[in-house]
Amino acid sequence: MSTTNKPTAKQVAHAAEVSLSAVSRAFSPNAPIHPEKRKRILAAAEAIGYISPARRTAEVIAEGTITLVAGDLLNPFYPTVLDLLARRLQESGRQLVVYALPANSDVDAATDQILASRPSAVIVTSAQLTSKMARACRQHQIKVVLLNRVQRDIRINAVACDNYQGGRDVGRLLLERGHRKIGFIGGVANTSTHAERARGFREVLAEAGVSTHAQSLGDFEYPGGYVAGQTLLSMKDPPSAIFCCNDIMALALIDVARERGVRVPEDLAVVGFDDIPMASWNAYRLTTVRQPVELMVQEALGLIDDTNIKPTDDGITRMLTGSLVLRNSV
Amino acid sequence: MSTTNKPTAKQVAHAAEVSLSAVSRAFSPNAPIHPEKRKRILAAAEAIGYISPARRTAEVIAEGTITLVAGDLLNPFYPTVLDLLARRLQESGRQLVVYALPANSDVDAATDQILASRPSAVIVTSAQLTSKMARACRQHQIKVVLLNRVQRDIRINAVACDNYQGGRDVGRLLLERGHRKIGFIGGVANTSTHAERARGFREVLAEAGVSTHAQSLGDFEYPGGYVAGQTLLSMKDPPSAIFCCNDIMALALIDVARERGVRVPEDLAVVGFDDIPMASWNAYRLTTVRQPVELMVQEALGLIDDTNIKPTDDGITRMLTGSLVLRNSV
DNA sequence: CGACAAAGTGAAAAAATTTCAATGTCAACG
DNA sequence: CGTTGACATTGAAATTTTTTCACTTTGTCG
Repeated sequence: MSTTNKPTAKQVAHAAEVSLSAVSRAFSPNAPIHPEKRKRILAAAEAIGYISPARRTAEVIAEGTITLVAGDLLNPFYPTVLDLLARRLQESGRQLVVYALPANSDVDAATDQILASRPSAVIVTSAQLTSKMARACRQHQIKVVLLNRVQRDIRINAVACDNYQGGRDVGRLLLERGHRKIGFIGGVANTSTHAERARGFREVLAEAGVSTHAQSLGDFEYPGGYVAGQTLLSMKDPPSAIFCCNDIMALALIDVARERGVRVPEDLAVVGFDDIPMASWNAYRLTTVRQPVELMVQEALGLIDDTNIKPTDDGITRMLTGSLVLRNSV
Repeated sequence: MSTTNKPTAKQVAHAAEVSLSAVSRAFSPNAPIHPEKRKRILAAAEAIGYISPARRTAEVIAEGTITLVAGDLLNPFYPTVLDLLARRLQESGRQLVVYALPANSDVDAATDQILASRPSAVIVTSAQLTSKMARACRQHQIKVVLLNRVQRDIRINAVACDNYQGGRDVGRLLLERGHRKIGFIGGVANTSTHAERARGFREVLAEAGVSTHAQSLGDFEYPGGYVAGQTLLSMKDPPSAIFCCNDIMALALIDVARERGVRVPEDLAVVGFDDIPMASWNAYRLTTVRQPVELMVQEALGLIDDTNIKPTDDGITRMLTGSLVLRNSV
């Protein structure tokens, strides 16, 4: 038989063994219907591939929506991304929905909320996205792009600065300037930004027969960097140069140094990563690795807009090179 | 005559003198219909008050959406607001859409785009709201709340820190510390934040028989503040204290001072406004007026959620008091 | 226990969407 | 200069969906 016509509500009704009315109600947000029943109907509809006309237009309207899942909006690097992203999307008539994930929030709950709004794509800058989220998005035909994150265990699209290379560049710079007692202030251990930057940095040092003189974790934020800086600078034999895994922590370190009368760069060389606006401020003049934010945003949108890439495809990773910005902290 | 039932597509069809099919098509985003005709039908539908069922469900779905129109995400004050707002909304199952407005545009340009997504409310932290936008929102039953902005010419809801009082507090502080040559670095002339802070500040000075020793505008951003700072500090008889209209400019001023060997606070007292995170950093330790961001966000959402307040009502202004935070820059 | 409200239901009525054949328009072509 | 065909647009009719309405069930309160 197979009169392969579009699926209708009647078919769903039959499949779910309910009345036609019930099917219609299942798709109306405020209609009186038992939640269980609605769930059953929605499941049946999904199986058959039925979408109510109302839902269909709603989806077309929501088509231009891209959701950004951001972890740490207080790190000035992310507002830069956010600002750029919002502008680019507006130019193409789309809009940006922002989810600020609190530090130790329930990611799964957020996942449901995010999916409920049916964005056409999700951009994730937050570290704590579970593979559940990735799977759920795939199922719902929603593209996911990680921005400034790479995750090896999940096959997912990602755009990031080449953190490994950046780490190498910093290491090389410090070696060239003659430093041998070199310290490192890391971010959060299980993030790709931390791991890759640390790896590149350590490898270059190792190649020159130098090992990290001292290190500490600073969780990517000012207070953490401040504490880590205090730890390293109170050592009996403190490092003469410190690479901080991001700019905010580098600024905190400079503040610690300032407080202790340690001169930067004479007594201590400091290098950061990101090139946030404050890095160029006079109080700091921080040498750092600039992330090509504009390009990164562009690439991320490119991955989303490329119709050859399907949400269910294996992930593509676009690696962009950062550039060392020499200022006065080295 | 007055069988006052809900308006149907048939009535619209009759009013617009088109077929029933056409009305349906006018409401389907991708349906084949002459744009002119669609416009005519949509106008007729609006007049009658007809909403297609598809559109209706779409609206219910979008119900939990609040749009933030932000101008300057690169001023660290706004990410704080954004972060808080996104969290609060998530807690109540709603979501935040962000529009980043280019620096000098008014809201008008984005009005259509903003209204197209039919948010249940709009929060504006940026720029000028035109009466056109206010009218449009009123018409569409969308609540508008200005945050950190007050506009006297339009009757609209607003939540803001008491900038006038904050300006007074700063002025009084500087007078108490014995300063008489007091400078001022302003933001953007026609903004309420600039105007009110300046007014309170000047009034207190005037009451003590002191007039502003020198002043300059810095457009609320770091580079502007930097230039303004240079201007004031290169005077033959520079001020001994300067009030900057926001923190970012105050930090820029401190950087200028640092560069010129002008000691803060010994040679120059600096006060800002906002209390952004960097103000408490060691490099600056800026004395400033803290805006009660958490309260402001809460009040803004309160205005939105209060069902007694209708979108068409006259505006309510909630003024919250800021608090002087004494650090080491005075 | 009985009255009553609230929630949920299917059949049928009402309304909206989609199909389909027809019409008009316009540019390319013979 | 007429013909052809592709294409967009249309209204009537067919189909599909939504809503109404009368009824049932369930649980609560007096």
